[in-house]
Amino acid sequence: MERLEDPPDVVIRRLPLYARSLRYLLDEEIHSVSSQELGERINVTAAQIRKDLSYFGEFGKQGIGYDVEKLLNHIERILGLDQSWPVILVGVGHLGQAIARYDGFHSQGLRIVGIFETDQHKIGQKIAHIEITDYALMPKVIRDTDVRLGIIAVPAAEAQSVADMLIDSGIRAILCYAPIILQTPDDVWVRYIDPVAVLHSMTYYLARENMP
Amino acid sequence: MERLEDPPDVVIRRLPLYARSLRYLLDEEIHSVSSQELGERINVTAAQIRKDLSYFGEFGKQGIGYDVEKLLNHIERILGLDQSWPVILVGVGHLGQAIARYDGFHSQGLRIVGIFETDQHKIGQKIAHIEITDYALMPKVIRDTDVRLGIIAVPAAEAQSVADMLIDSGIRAILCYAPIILQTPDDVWVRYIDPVAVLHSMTYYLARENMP
DNA sequence: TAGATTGTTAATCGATTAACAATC
DNA sequence: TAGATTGTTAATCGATTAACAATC
Repeated sequence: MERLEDPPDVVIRRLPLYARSLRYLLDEEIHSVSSQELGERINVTAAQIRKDLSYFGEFGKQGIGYDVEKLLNHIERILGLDQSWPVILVGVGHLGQAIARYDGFHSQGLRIVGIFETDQHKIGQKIAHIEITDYALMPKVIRDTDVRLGIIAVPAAEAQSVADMLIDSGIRAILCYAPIILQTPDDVWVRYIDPVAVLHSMTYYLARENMP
Repeated sequence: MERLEDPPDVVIRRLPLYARSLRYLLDEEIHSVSSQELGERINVTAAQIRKDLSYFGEFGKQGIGYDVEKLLNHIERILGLDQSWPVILVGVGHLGQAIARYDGFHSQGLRIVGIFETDQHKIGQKIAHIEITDYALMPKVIRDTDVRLGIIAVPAAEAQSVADMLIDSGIRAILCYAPIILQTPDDVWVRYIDPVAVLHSMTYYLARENMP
């Protein structure tokens, strides 16, 4: 067997989309799919799908395509989705509440195990069966429960210090909803959800439509 | 003057981050910045910033750097942010409500002018001073108000048909929060907010930490 | 068998970085 | 003036695509 190269991050970021599309195929009771067909569903070329998968092994059959369930299982294993991941959430504004209540996390192997806030009025209340806990207790909870994934849903002004404390307490990957670029050590993964930036990149094109 | 090349989309997607960082600099009353300093704040190389800006003109001074306010104005003009953009929102679940209530849109030139729902219990209620309107009236509102930006915050199962109707009614750019890849014509801009996929791409790395 | 589709290599395309003359 | 930093070109790096032998 060949020694496989380390897959680039772009490839890793596409795998969850492949997995999701395969789940939808299973729902539709489609059990076999070609790279061509899968690609059409997610707007990716067939060659790219085959190349991406080749970083991890050989999952298809020439002349046939891929067994949907088998390929899905492989990709989920690759992504670590054969286990469920505890996640903690910091910030319970409108957005934090929407995140805590979103079923899509729970159903996709992401278990919110702690919700933290500084606002004393909110501490003690429950959202989706999870009690809102004092932010000051966060480090202890992270250490005790060994969570490694954190979601930041606080205002931009507080996001950096929350990130510092998360990382200091043992968090290894952060999803940041605050509109700010965090400064973090190289060995911590950080990704952003930034709808305003995304909309602003589309206004660029809209401003140019019907124009000279 | 040289004829300038069309900037690639990666560049367009970085401009809003430059703009935001410049706004923070202004808040801090920093009025001049070098590509080096700006780059450090957003984790981008100085060369990349200068190259990106060069698609649009010359905005700096050798030996000095950039005037923060002037550069910000230029970038906002480039992105079309010298005007405010009407946006419509479809779907008023937890997420849709959080979106409607988020101040970050209003303060950044994105005015929600319509909120649509099929749930008859919600129609007529108000969120953040905007009345929730029957989804059936959406096409008329889009045509009458000439909105070109739409946000989809409905469940995955409904997202494609909502997109079809939005586009059919005149929407030219869509921000989709539903976990599904939309099939749309080439001349419509579509971007996704997909926290679950983003988290799933980080579990890949977490699953490999402290491993052989 | 004939037709289809994979896995992989090589070619292409595009984006990032390095380097430096120009100049504030 | 000397030092700093831009704008731009060329070199490098990396990702996507095309093509096809292998094979189901």
